[in-house]
Amino acid sequence: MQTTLRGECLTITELDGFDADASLFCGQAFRWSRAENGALIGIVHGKPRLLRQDGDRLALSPVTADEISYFVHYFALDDDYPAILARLSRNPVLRRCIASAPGIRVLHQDFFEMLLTFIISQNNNIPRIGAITERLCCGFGAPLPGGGHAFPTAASLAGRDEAELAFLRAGWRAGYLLDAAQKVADGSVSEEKLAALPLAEARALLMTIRGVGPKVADCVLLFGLGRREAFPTDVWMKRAMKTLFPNGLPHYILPDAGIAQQFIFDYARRNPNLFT
DNA sequence: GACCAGGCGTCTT
DNA sequence: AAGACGCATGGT
Repeated sequence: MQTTLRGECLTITELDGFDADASLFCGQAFRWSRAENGALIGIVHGKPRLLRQDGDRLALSPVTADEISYFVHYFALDDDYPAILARLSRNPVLRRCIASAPGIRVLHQDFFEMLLTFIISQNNNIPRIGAITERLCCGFGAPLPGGGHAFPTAASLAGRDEAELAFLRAGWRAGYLLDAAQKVADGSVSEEKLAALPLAEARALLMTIRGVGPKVADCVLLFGLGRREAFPTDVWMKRAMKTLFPNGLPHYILPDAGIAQQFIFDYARRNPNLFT
């Protein structure tokens, strides 16, 4: 992996197979969209960013010099995916899932953004998760110079009431969003605590938030805290696991179980009624 | 209309 | 501990 910054344009090469399209639209990120010219637009780290991929070359702008390491980490280019995928591919089922979209990377995204978007995700579909998230940002996020809105801070949401969130059309999830914002704003739940705790205790702390169950908690730990051993399972995934892995996940997969889960999820999503 | 969607809280056995 | 049910909203 190699980075070059020219002006405000960051170029990254030697991507080890990273696929921006597959990674950004596989149901882990909700603030990216396709622009008219084929480029991708996402609001990340407080600014709208333009992203283009041409084979083994990634171009992202605007980026400042002190943001380079942030984005290398964001796109998980500092994780050793050749080694991870080689390990996961020892299993024939996972090998097939990975082969169908080998460029998926589990991104390292903002903790609070993951907490709220995965609360929104419950009993919901991916397009509507994005639509509710967009309304949330327009309503409570800081307007940005380049257009669009930043993701709201916990403080900007804490203290609102459900009536003020009605325009989200998020249904019963509105109250959950408020409880999450309040607990993060008052520090009872924080990224620092979650990063320091053993996985089971971090999960339990997240589940003190109303509306955060085991699935959402594991998604936040995986996508927001970079805890690759966190393994989000909904009802469907539990059923699929019984068929795919009747003896449980092989031991060599456990440290990267979350990544394995994302490849399974994406494969199943693009091949409906495959495991039914 | 019925059914589904990256679930969870609550109530019942 | 495990299952049934409702929850608000929008799409097929």
